[in-house]
Amino acid sequence: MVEPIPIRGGDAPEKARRPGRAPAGPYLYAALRDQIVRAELAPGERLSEAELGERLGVSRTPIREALGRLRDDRLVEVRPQIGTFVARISPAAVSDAQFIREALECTAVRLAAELADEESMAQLEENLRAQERATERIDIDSWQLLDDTFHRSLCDLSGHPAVWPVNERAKSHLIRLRRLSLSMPDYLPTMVAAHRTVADAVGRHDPDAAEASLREHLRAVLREVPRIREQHPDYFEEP
Amino acid sequence: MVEPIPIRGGDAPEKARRPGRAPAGPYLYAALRDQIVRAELAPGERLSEAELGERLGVSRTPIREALGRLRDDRLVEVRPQIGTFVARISPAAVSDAQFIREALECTAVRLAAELADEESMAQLEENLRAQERATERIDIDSWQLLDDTFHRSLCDLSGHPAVWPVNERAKSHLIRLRRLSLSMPDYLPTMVAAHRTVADAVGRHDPDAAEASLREHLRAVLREVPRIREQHPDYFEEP
DNA sequence: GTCCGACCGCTTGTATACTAGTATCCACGC
DNA sequence: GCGTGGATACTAGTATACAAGCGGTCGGAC
Repeated sequence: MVEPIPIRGGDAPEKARRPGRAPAGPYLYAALRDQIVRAELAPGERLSEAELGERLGVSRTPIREALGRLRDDRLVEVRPQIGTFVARISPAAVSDAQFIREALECTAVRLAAELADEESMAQLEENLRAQERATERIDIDSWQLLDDTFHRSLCDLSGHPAVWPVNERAKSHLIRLRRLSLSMPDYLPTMVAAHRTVADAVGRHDPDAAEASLREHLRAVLREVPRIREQHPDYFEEP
Repeated sequence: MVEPIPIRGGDAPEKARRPGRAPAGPYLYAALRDQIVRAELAPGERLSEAELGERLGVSRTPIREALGRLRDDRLVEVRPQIGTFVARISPAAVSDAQFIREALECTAVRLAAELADEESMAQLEENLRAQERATERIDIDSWQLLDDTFHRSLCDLSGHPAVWPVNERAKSHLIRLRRLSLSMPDYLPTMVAAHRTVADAVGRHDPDAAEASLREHLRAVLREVPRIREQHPDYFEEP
């Protein structure tokens, strides 16, 4: 998560908020990606390079760097000489992202179940308690951060730190869906319970159970697609 | 594979070889990536943005776009105000790439074994025969193309076309190793035989056998790491 | 009223100019 | 001879200027 920046709304350049010397490209990428997956930038919305640069207080060059990476992630669609647009949700892209996420996380969690030590399990447990507190407060933003950390911890426990960045980029489309799913009242408690099931299996060093419960958990979001599509038909690709 | 361009050597601008209107960034990315994984650009070698632009007949802007993507792939290391260098081979990055490749391809091949039809199997068979011919001719370049196509076909048969691009970017480090492994005399026949074993399992609609044989095949390259490191110690990260 | 066409504005892609910071190398002092 | 300091030549990051192409709009002809 990065410092939220008012891409729409505020007119004053926001340059001051960013540390002066750090390259702007990666920062802008993270900021724009965050706004897209949080659906603060709506699917189909136009993104003007010049306007973004003006609002954020930078020139088009670092903006283009960020948009290029977002294009690689298929989160924006760049049509030369026409414009850049927030990608609409593509059921095929969602399905592909689900496949990649399942493959990476389920393989990782098997290794995690074999390798997890006491300290790692204590950290998972602490995260789970925080998730429960966030659920009681119905604090969706905090919970999403904790959810991200939880899944990342499972990945990192496999001993392959490069897996998470790949997974993160691939699963953007799923996060976007999740954001739209969160209106369901009992969504959060269900998710937290599923997390605990996975963590228990990892703690028992039971790879099969860990993989199975994680796979089941990951597929929950996917089942929401038809309902979301019904609620927000304009967010989806026209077939 | 892209049209090879003489990044070193030729002094004349090479712009004419590229179709005039297509954006140059993706083209340059593919070209540079190809040269790096083929070890034509040696690990540790300096890549000057200005010099590359001059040799290839474009300005620094598209060069920087290509280098940015290569940095995301960890194929180049950009040190601000110092320079851009071809990344040395990192055993950790290789291990991570192996994990990602195994997870994606082995999961995909299970689906492929379930979904493959007669036509797909015929295409695989045709590819295998071409591999055998390339092996007889000891035509390494052709075989590498066919190998790429073979693995891509297995991925695509899963019905998730977005998986291959992710896999391709992740496995760059492994391809680079493979290139250095090819001096082994019986390397090619062994690989082709392994491919046939995998294809047979897919044809029998046997996901377990397909996954197991593919996993074994993918790990073959990894076993070459110590030998390659002994032969080219300067290509590896200093620990 | 309707349709066709030229023009204008805006878009992305590319090239170039400028900024700030690093390493190297050479001259100078000791 | 050796160590040190500064000028210099490079680097990547950023800003700006230019080129090329698409789309919408407005005006005129039928």
